[in-house]
Amino acid sequence: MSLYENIKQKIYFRLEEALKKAKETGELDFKEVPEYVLEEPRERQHGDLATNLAMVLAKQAKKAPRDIAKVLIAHLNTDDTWIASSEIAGPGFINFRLNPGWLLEVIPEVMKQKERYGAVNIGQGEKVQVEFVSANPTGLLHMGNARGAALGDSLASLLAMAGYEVCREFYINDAGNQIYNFALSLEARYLQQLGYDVPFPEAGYHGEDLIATVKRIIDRDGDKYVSMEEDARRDYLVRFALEEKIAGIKETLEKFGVVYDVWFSEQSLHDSGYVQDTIKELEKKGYIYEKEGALWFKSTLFGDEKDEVVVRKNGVPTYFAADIAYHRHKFSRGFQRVINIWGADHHGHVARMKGAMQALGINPDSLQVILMQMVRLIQNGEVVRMSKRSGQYITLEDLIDEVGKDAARFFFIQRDPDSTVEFDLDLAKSQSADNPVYYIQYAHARLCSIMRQAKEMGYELNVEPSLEQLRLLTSQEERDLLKKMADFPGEIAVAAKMAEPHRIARYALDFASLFHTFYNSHRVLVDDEQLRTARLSLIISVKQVLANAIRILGVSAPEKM
RNA sequence: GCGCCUGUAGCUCAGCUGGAUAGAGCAUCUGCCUUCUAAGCAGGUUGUCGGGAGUUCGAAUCUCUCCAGGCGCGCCA
Repeated sequence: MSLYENIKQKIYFRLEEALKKAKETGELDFKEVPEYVLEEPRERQHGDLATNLAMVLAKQAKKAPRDIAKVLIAHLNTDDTWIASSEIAGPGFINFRLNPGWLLEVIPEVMKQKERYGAVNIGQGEKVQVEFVSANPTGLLHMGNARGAALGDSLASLLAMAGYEVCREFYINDAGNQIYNFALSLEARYLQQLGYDVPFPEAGYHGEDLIATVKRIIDRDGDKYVSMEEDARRDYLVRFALEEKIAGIKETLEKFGVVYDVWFSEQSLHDSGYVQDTIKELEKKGYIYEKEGALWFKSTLFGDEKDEVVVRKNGVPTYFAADIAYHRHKFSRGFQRVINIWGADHHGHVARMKGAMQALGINPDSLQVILMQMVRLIQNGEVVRMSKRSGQYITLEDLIDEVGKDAARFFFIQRDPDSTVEFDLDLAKSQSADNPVYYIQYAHARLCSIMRQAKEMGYELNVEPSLEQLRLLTSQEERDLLKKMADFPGEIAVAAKMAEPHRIARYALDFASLFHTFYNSHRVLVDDEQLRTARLSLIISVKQVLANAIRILGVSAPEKM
């Protein structure tokens, strides 16, 4: 438990004690203690911690909140809590001012835990899988995938920091109709490149990248597939293209700072018979019926708007069937919690997938789907429709090249998944130097610079500050930094619990700002050895905490800028 | 038509398990480099929190309704 949580815990306990005593003496009458909070007030003048306990109790106790507060304070034992003073404020808040000493403990704590500082254990080693991006391997990664990549990767890092055992997974849609279309498109491009006048399939993939792929096939194998039988030809072309596409996707994601633990093939589920087996399992449990020659899953039993086809009239299982099998497979691998990051356009899929899990006897709540809203790409002031089929899109590769990995990742992580984001590439390019990520990185570089100079001046960086030295950190700027560092584990806990990595982006930004303020008002490398040691220990800690936050965002922490 | 998401400063967005005076970046204006990185700091300007009604001691936050935008409602994925 973090220092901060420790203190809060104790005060909570003492508040409960005070309530009990007040009830015993008959000063307060209530049946049940309602939900109340003990939190840091927004306004500094309202103290370090505040509780609304007296206000939420007003109804039951039939007393004015301020009077209740008075009684509570009278009975509150503040020994050993760091509480320096308690006062009643506003409509009935109880504000506590803490003895500043508690904050000093944060520095030794950070120095001890180093890159682990901030880690909490709300996950308790639970196995959780985060599946994200899972883009079709028929084309290149686009802006929506970029958002998913940034979000999913940061969420995974965040959960790892919160005590979960995390697995990052990419589901490869290497089966089904789209692959057939892909094959037809490849075939047409192949023949066209070799001078044959063949039409391009209407539903084909128009991307330029397909032509490049086909050219490489020709470089390697020439026209040997022209005379081949249709099926075999398509099979060769697809196999070559898929391998190349997936390798490319992997490479691009790695450039974006995302490394997966597992790449899971949809085709493998068909090959192993797992899809069929899953359908049979559902059938056995009575959730499948036949209508108009197709097999349907009774998803309406689970709140879906209508039932869904799992096996087509032609005998081919649908994508949905494979996806059910895939999710069943996930849970069979021992994940207690499975998180999917999907685009909002897949939202209709959520209810039936959860329903399918329930039908299979899996707790649907252990599957969590995070929907992220669309990325609207703006160019020349107009919305550009992105589509793989039309071949018109800005790729993740373009984004990394033109905007930069750090700026791009931060742009996405900063935002709540629920908000539709507008991405104006021209603006992003011209403003990439204004991206707030540099503000954070600059703080880190400055911290490193101070430490470099301290070293040059022959100062010890392995400081172990004494309490007397730490007590010299009395300025508002120093206290704000200490406070923010003490908050970090709590921020991790909340962000992980809510699966909201964008909170960490906000934290890093606020923290960097506090540091810049400090930097401009105090010098670290002063002549006074005592103060210098104290401040050095402070900035060593600040750098550590900042680096820990940045690491979760998947952004680099440069030593120089 | 039904379902989900969104509407907060000129722009891009935080804040939304209700809390005391609604925030940040960009833009704009004024100061600050003989001292550890000015990619920085300090300060000024900027709001019918889409409209309305309700619940509450208290609403940007919860409920209802209306308006506007996005997405979905395939034997596509």
